Amino acid sequence: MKPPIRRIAHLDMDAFYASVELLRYPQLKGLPVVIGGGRRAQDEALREQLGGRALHEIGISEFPVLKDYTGRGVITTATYAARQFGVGSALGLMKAAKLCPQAILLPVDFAEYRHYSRAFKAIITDIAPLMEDRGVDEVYIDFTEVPGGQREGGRVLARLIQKAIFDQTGLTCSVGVAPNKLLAKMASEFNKPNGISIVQEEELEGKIWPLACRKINGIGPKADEKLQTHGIQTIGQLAQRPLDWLVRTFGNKTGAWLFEASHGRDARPVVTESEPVSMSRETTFDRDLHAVRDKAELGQIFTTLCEQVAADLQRKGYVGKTIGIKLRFDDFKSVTRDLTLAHHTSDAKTIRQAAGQCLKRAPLTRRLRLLGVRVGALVRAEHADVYKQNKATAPVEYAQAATKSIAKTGQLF
DNA sequence: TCTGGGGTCCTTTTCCTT
DNA sequence: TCTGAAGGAAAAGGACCC
Repeated sequence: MKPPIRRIAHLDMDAFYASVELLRYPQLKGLPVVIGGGRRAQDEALREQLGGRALHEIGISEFPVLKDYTGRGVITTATYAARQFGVGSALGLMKAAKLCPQAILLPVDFAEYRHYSRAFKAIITDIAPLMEDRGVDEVYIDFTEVPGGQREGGRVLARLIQKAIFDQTGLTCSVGVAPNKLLAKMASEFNKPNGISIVQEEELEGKIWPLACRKINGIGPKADEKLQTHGIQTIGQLAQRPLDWLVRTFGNKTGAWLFEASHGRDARPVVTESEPVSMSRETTFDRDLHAVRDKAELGQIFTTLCEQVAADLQRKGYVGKTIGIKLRFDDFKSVTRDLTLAHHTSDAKTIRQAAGQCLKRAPLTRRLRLLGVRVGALVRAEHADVYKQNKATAPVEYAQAATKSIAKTGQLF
């Protein structure tokens, strides 16, 4: 018997957030709708406008529209009708309001999306158990050993999964099936929405090489720009470059990876389980805050963030060792500071103390736009060398740097 | 009135030890 | 004792992704 050919699928839900919202508000179908914000306070306010009423009571004219929105925030996703106006993900809401003032603005509702996310993933694992979670709306699936996974290059199984998801949730998705994750990810974009596309190994030149380098998952705007300065626009052109040139130009790791990727090679397995590396909370303020003048408000937000991360850690059963902060200034530049403790912790007070030490090492001359707190080097709480925190006497042992640099900058918070 | 929030991973810099 | 090289770990910054 021949060994089965490796068949990896990438499945991507179509306009996931927007589609979930349309299930809930079918009266919005065909209209320009943007889902935006992500800034908690404003989202709450928006939700209140909609909340507590039966669907048929909410007339189209009652939905909040972009032109009435004031404040900070960006679009998370937009319906196809809204995209016609040039508004889409990551666009500032204020800018979007100029392009399409009549667009309906819905607040993001992660709880709802997570619910549908779990639902479609459960449908998949019932059919094909080897599934890798890649966020709310994306997964990789190993078709290789699944019954029917080889038929028509994976098309039959892809169609089965698509249909099961649609029948049980009303949502559509796009699937790409290829010899590996890299190609499967690209393939799932070929035929959107609600499409399937199959890429075979021998189709590399015809289907992959003509594509722009940006289509490779992992080549972002920066890498693309650098490639362009060397006259490389397509994956095919990238594939013409010798390995040693790529390594010289992009460094050992990236160079070798670019070489492999351009030749359609990717040996990464489908990983069904993984442990988190860090957890964080951050918030952008309604207005830029001054370290001295707004000290009280800032201190309050800072403490809240620490408490939230601590609660997240405890709820999920993790403790961490490296405590870090992130500051974004009014010029949008960011800095981070972190320090590693002697013991793992998930205690809010301990995190707050350590984060406070980090803050003292940061320059605080500009006004602040964002503040974040992160805990890294996580391990599961049950097998960690947790310092017993039940007494207020628990010491925090800091790395050496803190006091030194306070003395140097004279800054305090 | 530009530009969210939660992550991972990689590279470079810095500091410490041998 | 001084100096430097080498290597590791931690810190900082950034690119990228959903």
